[in-house]
Amino acid sequence: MSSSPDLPHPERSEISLTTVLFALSDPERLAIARQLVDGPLDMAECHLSNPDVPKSTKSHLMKVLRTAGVVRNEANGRARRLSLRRDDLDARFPGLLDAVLSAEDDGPNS
Amino acid sequence: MSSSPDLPHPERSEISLTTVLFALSDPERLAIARQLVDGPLDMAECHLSNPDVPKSTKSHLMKVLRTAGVVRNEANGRARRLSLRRDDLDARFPGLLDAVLSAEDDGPNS
DNA sequence: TCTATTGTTCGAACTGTTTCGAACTATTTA
DNA sequence: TAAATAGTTCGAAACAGTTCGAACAATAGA
Repeated sequence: MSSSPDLPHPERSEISLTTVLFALSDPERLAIARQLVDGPLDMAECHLSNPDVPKSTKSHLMKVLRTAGVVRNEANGRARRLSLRRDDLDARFPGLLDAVLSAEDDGPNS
Repeated sequence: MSSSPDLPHPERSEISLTTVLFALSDPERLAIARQLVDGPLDMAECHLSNPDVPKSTKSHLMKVLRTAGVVRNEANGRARRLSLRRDDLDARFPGLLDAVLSAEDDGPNS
């Protein structure tokens, strides 16, 4: 019955363009966002390019996406449900998410 | 008659999405890109929010934009002509530049 | 209730980015 | 050719972001 660990999320109006761009400027974080396009995923279902990174590192990547307003992170049993904040991002920065997520590849970086 | 100082620019195919996003994730650099939407500008015509930053710092900001492929930097007399690489960016990442540059504001960051 | 599972948080070491002044290069004008 | 102008590059200091292990919190299941 105790309070579930609710993490802080920015409100729609608080989401900053440059902060979103920064969050998506890392290949690993961009890849996470792309995995969420087709719907929410539990943390454990989000895969990193290197499966051996410690969970604290993965948690940090998620935190950057969450505090930027890209992703929502909600308690789901003992797991964490991650979802793209598509409505909020589309309302705030029309076309941005589509452009970023639909870009074919990441050039020499991918 | 000596060679003019040609700075290195990535080719269209070498432009990386995450690198572009990073370049635009800084408010000052984003503001520079926005000043170039209506056409090329000489370096001295690009204004920073703080007019007192040293020229070496300004030059560095431009370098980040140039090496990311966001901006072209060509010799123009003893000045430097800066232009948005709109064609290349639109071809590589359709809709991205429009979405970024047309975003109303930068939220609490602006 | 005890234990295993899933993650978050914290601090420390590391790495990368930014800022600045000084030195340098190129170009224009006198 | 000398001096002024416009900007780049370099190195060092300051700052910010990343990575990791250890400690912690919450839930689920035995």
